[in-house]
Amino acid sequence: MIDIGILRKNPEILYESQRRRFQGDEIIRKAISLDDKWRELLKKSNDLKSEKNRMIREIAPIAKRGEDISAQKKKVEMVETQIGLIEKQLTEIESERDNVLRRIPNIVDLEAPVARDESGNTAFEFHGKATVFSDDLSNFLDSSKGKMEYELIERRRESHVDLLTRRGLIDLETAAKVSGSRFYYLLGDLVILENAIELYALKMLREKGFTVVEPPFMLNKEATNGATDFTAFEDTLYKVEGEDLYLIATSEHPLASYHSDQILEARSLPQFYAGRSPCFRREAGAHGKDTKGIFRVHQFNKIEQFSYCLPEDSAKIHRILLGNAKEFYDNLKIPYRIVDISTGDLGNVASRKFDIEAWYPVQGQFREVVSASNVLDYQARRLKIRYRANDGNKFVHTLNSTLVATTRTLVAIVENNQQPDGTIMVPEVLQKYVGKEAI
RNA sequence: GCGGGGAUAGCCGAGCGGUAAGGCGACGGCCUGCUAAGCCGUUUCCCUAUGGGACCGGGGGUUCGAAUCCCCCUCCCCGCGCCA
Repeated sequence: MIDIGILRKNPEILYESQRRRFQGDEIIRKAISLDDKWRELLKKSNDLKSEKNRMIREIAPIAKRGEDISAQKKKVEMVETQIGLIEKQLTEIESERDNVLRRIPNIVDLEAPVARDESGNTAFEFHGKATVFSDDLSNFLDSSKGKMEYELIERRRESHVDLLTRRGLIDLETAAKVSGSRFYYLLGDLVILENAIELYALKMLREKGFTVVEPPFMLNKEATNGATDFTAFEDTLYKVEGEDLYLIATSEHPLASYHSDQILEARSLPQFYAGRSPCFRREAGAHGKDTKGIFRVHQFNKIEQFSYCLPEDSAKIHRILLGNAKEFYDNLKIPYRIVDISTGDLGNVASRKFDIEAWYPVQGQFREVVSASNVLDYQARRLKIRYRANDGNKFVHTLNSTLVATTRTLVAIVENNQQPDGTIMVPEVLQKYVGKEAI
């Protein structure tokens, strides 16, 4: 949620942000007009309450003496009736205003590239050495801006679906039968490899001072609504039948709600958490995309970085979280590029977002594996997470970033590390956890 | 699931029908070679702000007046039961 003070005092900031997002400004105007109305009613209500309080203070000594107060009672009742009427309107307007307010997108960072959609996303860093099938070369050179090392191969490698199914490391058919599409059985060494990824990731963040957390995998509506974008409810979240619970789509949500309604000491900031959890996503808007395999699925495991910090530190910490994710993919020797997400593609919550896109030699393209967002005080305001400052309590900034989502990284490893005999080289740093050099 | 106890400001904690004590911490000031101590003040939220309003886990009720009495709900603690 944006700061209502900005809506009142500097609405031009919001109009400009909406322009950069290529979104309309009706929502801003609506919010302002509802807020004006709300303040008018509040004034009326407060004046009447003041009058009532004054009357009661006058009655107290009379009532104590045991004298008759029926005339005064009558007057108080009349004022109360009026208060009731005003308050009813006030509550209605307030909830209407807040609904609109909550839907106003976060203020975009002025550094973010301005564009209507994802075509404006700007790749600005390139790491590692890519394996490129000759047919994909022009696409590769284009999307790596010629700034990335590569090795050309003359035969397209086997897709992860074919290879893993053939090798008995996944079973998609049975998963489809018992659960539906976009589910999977992971089998054998692939399960060990997945666990190795998670353990390595958690240890890495622990060494960097993160508090490792396994959060609840379900949240109630209030917490979910505080942590996420309202559109997530329709497209993303699974609701638990008959309970006020939603399966989490990412551990970002329980980590964001972890300090809800709290006032943190400034000296305790920044705080860093490493969340480990499964993620459940309906993928309702993704019909036809990545329908085969384990690249886009309803359930996957993820290690997430989350930070609470002082407002002046958030830009710096955004780079730190991104840096950790870079280090992870560097160490796994998976080639990738970094993309500065454009204003039109940010989503409502983020002010600035960097994605890491790994190179997938079989698909012949870069695909998202990490998303690092600075959401400023947008989440903190909804969740009422503040810190004590000399001049009052202020909202913290929150940031989140994937460290690793296991399924996409497994696919990247399979595509990048497969050998002619169909075995898959285990990244060196994971070998001691897997207990094998190849699976 | 049953019985008992509880939830008050950042934290601790009193008040138990007349409109939120006190302590700790934090911040500001005074004092002082410096520091500490001491003293004074500030320290929930909202509004069009020298003022006004709201707030004692949440919601409803009784009353001129509710933190206080009544009802419902949530969560926590203790005991019993059940259980991987």
